[in-house]
Parts: sequence; structure tokens; C-alpha cells
Amino acid sequence: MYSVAVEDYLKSLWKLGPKNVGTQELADNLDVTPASATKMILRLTERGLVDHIPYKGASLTKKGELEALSVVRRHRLLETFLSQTLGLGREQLHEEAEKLEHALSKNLENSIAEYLGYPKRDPHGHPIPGPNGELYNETDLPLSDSPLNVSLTVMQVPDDDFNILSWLEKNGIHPGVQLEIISRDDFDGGINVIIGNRKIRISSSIASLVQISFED
Amino acid sequence: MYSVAVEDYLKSLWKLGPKNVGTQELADNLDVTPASATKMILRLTERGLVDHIPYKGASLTKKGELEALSVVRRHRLLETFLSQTLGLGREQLHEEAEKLEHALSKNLENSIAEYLGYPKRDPHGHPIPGPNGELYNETDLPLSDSPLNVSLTVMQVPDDDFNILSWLEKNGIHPGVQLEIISRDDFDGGINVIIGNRKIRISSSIASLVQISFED
DNA sequence: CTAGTAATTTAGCCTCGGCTAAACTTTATA
DNA sequence: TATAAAGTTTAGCCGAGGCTAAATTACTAG
Repeated sequence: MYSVAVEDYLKSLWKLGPKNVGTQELADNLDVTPASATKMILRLTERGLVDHIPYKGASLTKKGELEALSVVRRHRLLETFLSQTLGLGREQLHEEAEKLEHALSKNLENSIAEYLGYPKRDPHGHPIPGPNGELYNETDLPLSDSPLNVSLTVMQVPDDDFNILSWLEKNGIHPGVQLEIISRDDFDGGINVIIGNRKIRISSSIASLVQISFED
Repeated sequence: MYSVAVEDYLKSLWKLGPKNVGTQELADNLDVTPASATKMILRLTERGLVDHIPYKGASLTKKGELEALSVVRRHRLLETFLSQTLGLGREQLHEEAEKLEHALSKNLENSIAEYLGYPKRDPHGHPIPGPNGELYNETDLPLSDSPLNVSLTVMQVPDDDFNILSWLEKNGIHPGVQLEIISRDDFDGGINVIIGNRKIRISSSIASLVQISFED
């Protein structure tokens, strides 16, 4: 139904939204020139997938959002499937799913979801949209803003940065793990955490990409 | 590296070869017009993937054949993988693999091959080319030409015709099954076979698409 | 051997999704 | 508030891969 390019634009608009997304930001995200992004935005607007206010930015219509969520669902189901079956590491999943998501039929999507027992989250802890775009309420919080001396459970890690993910894996930080912040370096926002019996320092920029919850 | 269209053309040329393939035949196989096929053949020739003698047909170069075999390998590994993990029926595999094969990275191909234990055949019994295009010698024979009153083992069934495959499945005919031809209808080449404790008639056109061997 | 038919190629057009260069808004700064 | 900078759009180009219609080549039958 939709081309690879169209699906990629919708996914980016969803990821960068729900605010009005600027042409530049969208173009950067997709590795194309702003001129190309403008042209595609016009086509998507034509097809009722996007609302566009010239010089102000673009955002998904309801129709566009549903299609974007369908792509995200396929992506996250594939990550979960590849992780479960082949045992691929968290840092390898994104790149593979990025290609396969465009080639996954509705049938196969359903088979995979059933096989996995209708999972609610992928291996990075990201919520998997339902078959009709349902996305449950997000209550996880950034590790960077969390209080000291409280037991925290890691809920989400980023999915698309190989280096950050490798570092997190190496330090045992992934969904389900318990940790506790013992101090915060005021000058740069870096934090020191206890995880298992080890103490490690996490930079502010990475801590802001890790989501936690207070429940065990 | 190669586009979906290029991979599809190479795969078709391989399937229809190794003879010189006519433009019409190729075009029919790919559901495009002969004019489109001609144009693509010229591009593939330009890229050293195809040898083309104007008005006589086209065939794969060594380079083109290796690339075609790589696509076939991905296709058959995917069929095997989807069958093993999701338990998809033989008649559903082809269509899904047809789309996914173009989105499978070398890494994922390797992971899947390892996971499956480097299988030699896919669920339809078709040989899976090795990672460098190795294809072992084919010794299976068409059921339609096989002798009477000898125990035969089904080795291969077609992969791309949903209706034929459904019929074969329904009648328990798939790789690994033993059967014996008890008579042949001279007028149309249809055969009567014993399979398990049932006796069924197989039309000549279907029997020519089923490959058998004499070993048990 | 020649005419008619079938297969193939060429010519010319289209859409998609890129690009660069230039023009036009909007925003920020002096 | 004028103007420079930044962001956005327009114009025009390109290649891939389709298409139709017309021209060309090959094959076949009389």
C-alpha cells in the first residue's frame, strides 16, 4: 500500500511529533535534503496523511498517525521476534527491523504477535502499539530526573544508537534491572548508581535516555 | 546494493534459465510489459549481470548468477525459518519470503542459517544454495516419469502455487512422504498412487511438479 | 522466396523520490 | 526597525522502473 519512503516519513514525523515538525528536523532525521522533505510533505498532505502549514511545519493527521503506529508496531514486533528466536543482541535489533518492517504482511504480523503471546513491550522496553494503533499510557520517567537512594527498575533503553546500547549492555543496564542512584554530580548532571554490587557513573546525556519506574 | 527490481529480474532469469530467456517469457514471469523487460535487460547488461543478444534473449553472467543464488538462498532460508518458528503452512511461505528476501542483511542471513543448523533444503524440498552460491547436484526425478510398484520418497513440491500446494497438503503429499504408483492412465498421463493406506489419483500436470527419489 | 505474424526493441511519456540552486519567509540581532 | 541569518519552498534536473505505440527483426507458411 504505502512505499518504503512514505512509511519512513510517517515514522519520523511520529517520532519527532506530536508537535509541528520543521522541514529541517525531518530532513535531518531521514538523511535527505530539506527540499526533498518539503516535496514529500506536499505529497503526504495531498494523500491526507499530514497537515502542513507552509513555513510552520507538518504533523500527522489521524490517518497518518494510524499508519505510523502500524509501522512502529511492525518494527517492535520484529525486534522482539528476532531477539526471542535468534537471540540477537539489543544493539543489533534496530537496524534489522528497520529494513524488514516494510516487508511484513498483515498476516505475518499477526502470526508473529500470536507466537510472542501479544507482548506489550519490545526488548528495549518500548511499548508495542496494538493492531489498531492502541498505545497504553506512558508512565516511565527519565533516569536523569529520578530521586536518590530509591530502588528503581529500568524500563526503557534507546534502540537506535549502537554505541550507547553497547555501553549499556556492557554495564548490565537493560529493562528489568534494578538500580539505585547514590549521588549526582552537580556540575554536569552525571549520576553515580549502584547496580547489582557494582558502582558505575552514568553521564547526564545517557541517563536522560534511560527510562525507569519505581515499581519492582 | 541491488534494488528490489534488479533482484527480482535476476531471480526470474535464474529460474527460467540457464537457457537464453526470451523477453516475453521474462516479462510474463515478472508481470511487466516486454518493453520494460527489454529496458531492464539493457541496464543489467550494462552492470555486467546479464549477457544479452538482441532479439535472441538474455542469460545471467557468472556475477549475475551468484547474485541470483544469493536471493534464492535468502528466500529459502526465510521459508525454512518461518516454517520452523511460526509454523506457517507450506502454501503460505512463498508469498511472505518473496517480500522479506529483499530486506535480509548478510548478518541476519547468517544468524538464521546458524539457528536452523545450516539446512540443505527448504520446506518444499528445494535445495538451499550455500553462502557462496554452492548448489549440490540435483538427482531428484519427476513423479510423472517414475516407475510403477516401487516405493518412492517425495523430495520436492512446488512452492509458488497456493492452490496446488493446498491440494497436495490436503492429500498428505509433501517432502519425506513415501508413496507408490500403482497404475498410469495412458490417455492423459494421470497416475494412481498409494500413500499411507489411501489411494489417490494425481493428474499428470501436478505429478510433473512433484520430485521423488528412490531412497527411503 | 516472400508475405504475414510473432517477438523484440525503440521512442517517448509518466511517477516517485532524490538532488542543487535560487527565491522567498520568518526570526533574531544590531 | 532594518537587516542579516536561518529555515522553507520553488524550479528544474536526474535516474529507476513502469507504461503505450510504433518500428524493427525473426520466424513460418505458402
